[in-house]
Amino acid sequence: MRRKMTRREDYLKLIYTLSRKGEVHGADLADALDVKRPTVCVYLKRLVDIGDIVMDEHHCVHLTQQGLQIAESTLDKHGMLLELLQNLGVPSEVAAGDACAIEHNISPETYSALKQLLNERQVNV
Amino acid sequence: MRRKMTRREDYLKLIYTLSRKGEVHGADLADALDVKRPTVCVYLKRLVDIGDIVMDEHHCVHLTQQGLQIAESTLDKHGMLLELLQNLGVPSEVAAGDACAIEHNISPETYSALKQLLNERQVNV
DNA sequence: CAAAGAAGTTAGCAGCCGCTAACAACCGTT
DNA sequence: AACGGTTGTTAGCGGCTGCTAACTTCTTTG
Repeated sequence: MRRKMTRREDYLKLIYTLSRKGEVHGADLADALDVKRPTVCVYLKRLVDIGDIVMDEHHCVHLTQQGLQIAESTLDKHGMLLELLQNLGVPSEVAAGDACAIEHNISPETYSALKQLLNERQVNV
Repeated sequence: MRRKMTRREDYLKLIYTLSRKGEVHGADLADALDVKRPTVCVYLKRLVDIGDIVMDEHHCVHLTQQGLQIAESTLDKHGMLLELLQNLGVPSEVAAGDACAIEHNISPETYSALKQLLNERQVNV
């Protein structure tokens, strides 16, 4: 069985996305992840320890190079899966949920294969 | 996010498979799942409570109708994903691992879409 | 039969991930 | 300046999933 990167990747992905729109605070993450603030607070400390994020003097969250790399990689897989499932006729909301669930557990080989499949199908339209 | 059926489905799937070859004991499951016997023992009691399995007088494990249904459904998804990934060129062992990881988190819609895709590709060979 | 081995079980521990309650710190408004 | 609301944090709880140690029970074998 493979490792569980779910939580870490979900946090980093979200931090990346929210960063585009402004400063990222714990409360924002709690809202978006649908968990309580203490839960976020504790895990953010973990992410700091791991080296995925840093906190500035105003408690704003910032990705490190390492965190950024993971976030982008996860978002990339998510986007590919979402497009593919939609292309195959899966309704958007369902596809989004499935992409979210699958993206954490996909090998590089499967990623490549699915990406190529998506390209073929997009060309053939 | 979706529910976690991982553990339950893994156990039931394995019990189903091992049943084909003979009697199923806790130790067999522990070996196959790569966990220790106490872990299996405790969880088997849970599966009895849930109503997925029954234990006979010789400590052999048997699926109930409910357990059987879940096992077959999970194996079905697993088989479909495995075939599809292999068809797409993913190496067998990698495909098996990914199928295992994905099968627990796939919506009926995505299942149907992928299954249809597989059928198309099998015909087009 | 007695000793050794394999299987099942129980108890207690640890890590992960959520929660609530409660407190601290920092706004804003009045 | 004082009050109230939002945010961050800590402490303590519970469920889930694994572990080891230790006990029982059953089987096998010398």
